[in-house]
Amino acid sequence: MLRTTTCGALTLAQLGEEVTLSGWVQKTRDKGFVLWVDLRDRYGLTQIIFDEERTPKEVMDQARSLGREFVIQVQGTVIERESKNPNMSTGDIEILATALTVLNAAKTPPFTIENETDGGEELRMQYRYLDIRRKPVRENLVFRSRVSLAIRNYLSAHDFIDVETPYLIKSTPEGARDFVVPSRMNTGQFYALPQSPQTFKQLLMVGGMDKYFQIVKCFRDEDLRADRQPEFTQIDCEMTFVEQEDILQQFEGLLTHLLKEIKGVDVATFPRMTYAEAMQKYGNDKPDIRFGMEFAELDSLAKNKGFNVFDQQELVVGIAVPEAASYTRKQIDKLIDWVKRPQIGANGLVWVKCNEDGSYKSSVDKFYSQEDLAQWAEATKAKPGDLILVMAGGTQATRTQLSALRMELAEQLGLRNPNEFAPLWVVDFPLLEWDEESKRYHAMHHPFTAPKPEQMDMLASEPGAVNANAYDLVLNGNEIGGGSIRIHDAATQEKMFDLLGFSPEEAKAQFGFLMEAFQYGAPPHGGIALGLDRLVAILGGQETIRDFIAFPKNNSGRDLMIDAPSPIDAQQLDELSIALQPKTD
RNA sequence: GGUCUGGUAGUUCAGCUGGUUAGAAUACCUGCCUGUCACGCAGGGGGUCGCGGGUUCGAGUCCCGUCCAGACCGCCA
Repeated sequence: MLRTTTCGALTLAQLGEEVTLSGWVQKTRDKGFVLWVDLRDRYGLTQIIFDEERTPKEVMDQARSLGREFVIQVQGTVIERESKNPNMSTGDIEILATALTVLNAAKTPPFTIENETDGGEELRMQYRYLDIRRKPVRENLVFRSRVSLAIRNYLSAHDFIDVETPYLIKSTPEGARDFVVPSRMNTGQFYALPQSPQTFKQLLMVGGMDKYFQIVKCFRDEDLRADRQPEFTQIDCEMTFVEQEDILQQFEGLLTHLLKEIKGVDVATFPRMTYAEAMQKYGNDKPDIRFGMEFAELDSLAKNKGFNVFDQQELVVGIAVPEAASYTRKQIDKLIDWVKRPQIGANGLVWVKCNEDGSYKSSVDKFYSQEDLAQWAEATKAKPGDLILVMAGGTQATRTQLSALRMELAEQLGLRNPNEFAPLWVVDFPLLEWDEESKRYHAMHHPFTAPKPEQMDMLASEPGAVNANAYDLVLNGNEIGGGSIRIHDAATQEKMFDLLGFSPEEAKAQFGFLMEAFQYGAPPHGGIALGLDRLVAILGGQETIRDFIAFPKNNSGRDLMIDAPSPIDAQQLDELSIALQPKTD
């Protein structure tokens, strides 16, 4: 038997017991007459003691030769420590070793396997299996497993059926780029990896499964971010005979359950906000509502007062930064530089300090009276001691810029408390989005999203103004899920493809199976998909999803450990009838 | 596709305006140490300054190119 117990289990209750432990050598402390080894496994650390009086000489010598990360088995007796360590759960006891077996030696690892490692990101990814031995990473994976189980339990309890859908499917031009897989048996043809199981889950509804869920990998060949991986996990769900309200209720229930079960947090009924309202008040369709700083549009107060910079602009909008009137000129200049960076692209920033005595000091005092500025303060809900920041420009661009500034300030002011959870629903998304580049409409959500029934007749006349039965679930400024009521009749689906610029032939070639299915008694249905990686990271109080994924890819979509992607050999290419040619542009 | 930041010891980093033999911490090795747990003490080894080119009497330092990593914009129905 390699072990009788684990490294996190022993306490004074087991005093005197003979035990066998197996694990990794975290650290040795050689004091000469006595040598301690911290032995580690998934469950914790246990201190092993070897000393000159009580340990056989050959065992002592063997212990002195142990290096970091050696895999060893130790037999010994549980004894009480002379000096206890209150910081560890096994800190009252130690194991007096009687026998030691080296199960496997180890090279000195390239970074320290400790809670605070000295290893950089790249190195940790290259040796991810060593990184996973570290407590923070291990705990993140355990945490993910707990969240995942709680989700399964909730959905199962609500009659959802877990159904697997294929990974080798058909490539479609809509949406993100597909990862493509060549078919050897069908020369010159390719599968695509699913961006989501969207059409399959709809077909499951046509198949009468009623309630479906799957915790499933999805693939998108787009550029990455700290919170975006080329393969990621979705909690994919679909329900039959439901309206938007049913889905919001059901999945508000899921998130409420998770927050209670995982974080012990009770949250009130989720607020709901229309897309238009979110854009107007936060400049963003996934507002972080843990803090205020809501936008106030100042056009009527700020235009035509002689300040030319504002007069010509489409939108003048400001926010009140709490308790920031004390900012120095230097600090404000830094903010101005920040918004002028190419990534933000703003032209500038007008500031107003709301002094404690009720007076105002601003960068535009020449143009605005104290009364004018008092009106700004009222509009932005600024209190004495606050700093008002105002931007102007094209509506969409300015909102985006001010939104970025709002988030940056919240970060700086410590308003984004990771232990606070503020979920909300954003509803009434536009159905379509005009794309300047291709001069056509794109589906804002996806082409299977149903228009608001009462706006059906506007589809032909002003499609850009039609809203969808689509909704996003937002948590702490992150979109953690999105879904919609789907189109379930062939005629509407055809109309939608037409609006999106598909010819009837293209629509048939790509989605003929779906439109055919809709002719065989497709029930009304809708669903939602939640991003598990992101959800787990946020519940874990972190922004980056990589530490909650066992083997993540880097910024450029590479797996640094296995060194993928990589070229394949000529024989493989030949079997697939693929010839490579130099990139043309 | 673009913008920005970085690449110096096993590792994390410092190295100002170009100037002797490139440093620190930690890790590693050796010795010492009667209760350590970030153990301590003494000593030691360890560098293609990412790569290529250029400027210069002289380049880790300046310039150009390139590769790699990270953050962001575009993109992500």
